[in-house]
Amino acid sequence: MSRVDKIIEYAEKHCRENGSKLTNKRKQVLSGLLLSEKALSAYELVDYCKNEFGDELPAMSVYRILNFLQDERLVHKLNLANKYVACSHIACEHTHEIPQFLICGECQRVEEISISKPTINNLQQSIDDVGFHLISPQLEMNCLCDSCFSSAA
Amino acid sequence: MSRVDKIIEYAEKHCRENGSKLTNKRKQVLSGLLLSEKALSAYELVDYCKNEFGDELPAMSVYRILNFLQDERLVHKLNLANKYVACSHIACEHTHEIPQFLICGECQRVEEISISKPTINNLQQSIDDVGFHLISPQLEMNCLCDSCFSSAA
DNA sequence: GCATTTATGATATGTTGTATCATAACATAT
DNA sequence: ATATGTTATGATACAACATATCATAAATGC
Repeated sequence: MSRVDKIIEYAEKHCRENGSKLTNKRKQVLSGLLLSEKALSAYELVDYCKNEFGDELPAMSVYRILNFLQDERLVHKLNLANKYVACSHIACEHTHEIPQFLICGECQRVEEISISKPTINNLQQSIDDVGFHLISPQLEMNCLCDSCFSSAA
Repeated sequence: MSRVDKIIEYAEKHCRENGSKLTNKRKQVLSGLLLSEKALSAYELVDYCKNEFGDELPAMSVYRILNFLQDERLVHKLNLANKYVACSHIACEHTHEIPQFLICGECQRVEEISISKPTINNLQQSIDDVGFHLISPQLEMNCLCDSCFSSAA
């Protein structure tokens, strides 16, 4: 059983427990993101699915499915790039922390990291100080990955 | 002399020292952002300038001017919202740190804060650990401001 | 089986941003 | 002061990302 199949199985279980359904099209979109191993825009995902699975999904459906997957926390939207990535912790049993993303501006590779509790707390403190309330501490940072960094230099 | 005029004067000086020019249209766009006191999209800025100054700027020009102002570090683009804000430190003499933005998801009000050096360093460390290279540590955080938070509750 | 809900399709349109070519304004050297 | 090059702006078209809306299909409960 492939890595992706295994993750899909976890995702399916997760949805079942949540009272929602991972339909075929939804599986397809999620597999697309998992297989591509990088951030894809909705329209890139349309193409990817067409090429990879021969199935032609309208963009509208892809957006709806992406929203569903985001609600289920199986997919994250990267606002810096207007792209989407599969959550890297679908197959982990533990509930995972708020994700922080490092996005390679060259190749669009994405690393999902976690930030230490004290660091988060410091951020939170600075925010409280000015009377704001943090809604989602998902941070996205413009980076270069090691290999793009090397070729650039 | 108004707050905005004073800031514009600083901006003009800054450009002069940089060998660039703060033309009338550029001043207008910058004033628009300063007056509105919130993040505006390029097209909102077109409308704002038309209403406020009666001058009709094509969207294309606004984008070009925004890019110029970003190059001069007088304006920041908020990628989370696809909007633009005037830098809040134009009139400060000291060179300022990398900005961190708190964006109210309701009213689009923006606070520009600074994060402590150790916190930044911690972030930097986490990034180094996975072999990425931070390009721009400008963070943007989804928040609610105090008043929107209260009305929502 | 029929009604209700949920998922998907089709079409149009809105929003954000860029490419490209033309023109206007400005600077500077003769 | 004028010709020349440079910088700024205008006009038009279009690309990329996203949502609104109404129609249809598939699944689910009674």
